[in-house]
Amino acid sequence: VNTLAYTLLSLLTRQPYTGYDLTRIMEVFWRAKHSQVYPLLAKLESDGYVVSQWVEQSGKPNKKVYTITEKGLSKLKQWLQKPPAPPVIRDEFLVKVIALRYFDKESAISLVTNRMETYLQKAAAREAELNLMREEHGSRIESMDHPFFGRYVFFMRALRLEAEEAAWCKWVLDLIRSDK
Amino acid sequence: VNTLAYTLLSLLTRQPYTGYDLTRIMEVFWRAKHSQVYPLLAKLESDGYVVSQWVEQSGKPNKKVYTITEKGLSKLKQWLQKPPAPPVIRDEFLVKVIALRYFDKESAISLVTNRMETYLQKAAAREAELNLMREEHGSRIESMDHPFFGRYVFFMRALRLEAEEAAWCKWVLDLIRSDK
DNA sequence: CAATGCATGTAATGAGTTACATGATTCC
DNA sequence: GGAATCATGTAACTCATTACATGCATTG
Repeated sequence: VNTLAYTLLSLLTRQPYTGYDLTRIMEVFWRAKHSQVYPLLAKLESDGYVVSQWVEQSGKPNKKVYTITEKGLSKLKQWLQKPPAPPVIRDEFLVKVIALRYFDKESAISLVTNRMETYLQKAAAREAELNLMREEHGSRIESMDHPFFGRYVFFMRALRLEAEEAAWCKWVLDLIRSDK
Repeated sequence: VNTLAYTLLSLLTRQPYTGYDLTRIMEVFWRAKHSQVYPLLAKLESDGYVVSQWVEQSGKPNKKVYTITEKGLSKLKQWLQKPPAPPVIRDEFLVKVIALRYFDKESAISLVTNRMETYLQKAAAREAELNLMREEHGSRIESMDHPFFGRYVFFMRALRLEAEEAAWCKWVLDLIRSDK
């Protein structure tokens, strides 16, 4: 049972999900491909941490919905109390920034502009989602025992960091542009 | 030749380094263990992208200093022009935040406080390093062709994001504390 | 006298990506 | 007519971590 497994269990405490859903939702804080998620869910089921149920759908492929068990929840709670490992960051953009002097001005500007636009978009989407959450749940969501509290504070973090990233990009662009 | 290899080549454009140095320097934007770095450097050498030289030391183990070759530099420049892959983030802390409602108030506070302190420390260290760079290189460092320009803007980014992370932690702590 | 830093390397194992495989529906 | 979304799975491969191995110097 590794961190990915605990990530899946964490999300399943909120509500039952399919492997497909989980893969999509996790993207922002723990990227994993479906080819890793499906076998792991099967393993978690054979260990008794989750149970699954096929749901028939018309027009779409049928789906397998996973629900966390008592055993899974207690396993998760145990893990939650341990101090988290330091984050792993692997960002090709930053590697290229380190070597920025090997870019000509034009391609440096396009590199950073693309990054900025990506993060402006992300921030806008995040803000929209936060507004939606506030509408749906009101200020109760700012209370620790609300089921979406974790998700709410996480989204706030994402928004702040994405906005900051975009602002930094703008600063770099101004530096490059003012450099003759 | 994978991204880790290009990361090593990028750093070696600045100056010659040992595998030990490279492992340490990379930590902030591309984490890799020495067990991955040493064999890869050896491979890069056999491919002619870097050359190495043993440097004798007294009181410390001897070290193997790697220098990038012309071939390595042109290989790197080629890669730099390709658009960067989206960043990979794997952060156990965020997984635990998602499941924050399974924490009691006390341990939630300690989880977030630890994070905040870590990032405040990082930000302080980053600021010190930035001041050092400014002292050493002056405002020339804000020019794109300065060898430390990339490192400079990268450190500015790190500082801004670390400070923002700490500020977010404080916001979460206030939320938790005001929640009875 | 124990831990940490310097310094390099290999072997075994675990984690993660890419590619293969299938198939209906909806949107442009 | 082509791409994207929904939906699950396996096989082959690459990448990354942990553990093993060595050894001296400094710091607390």
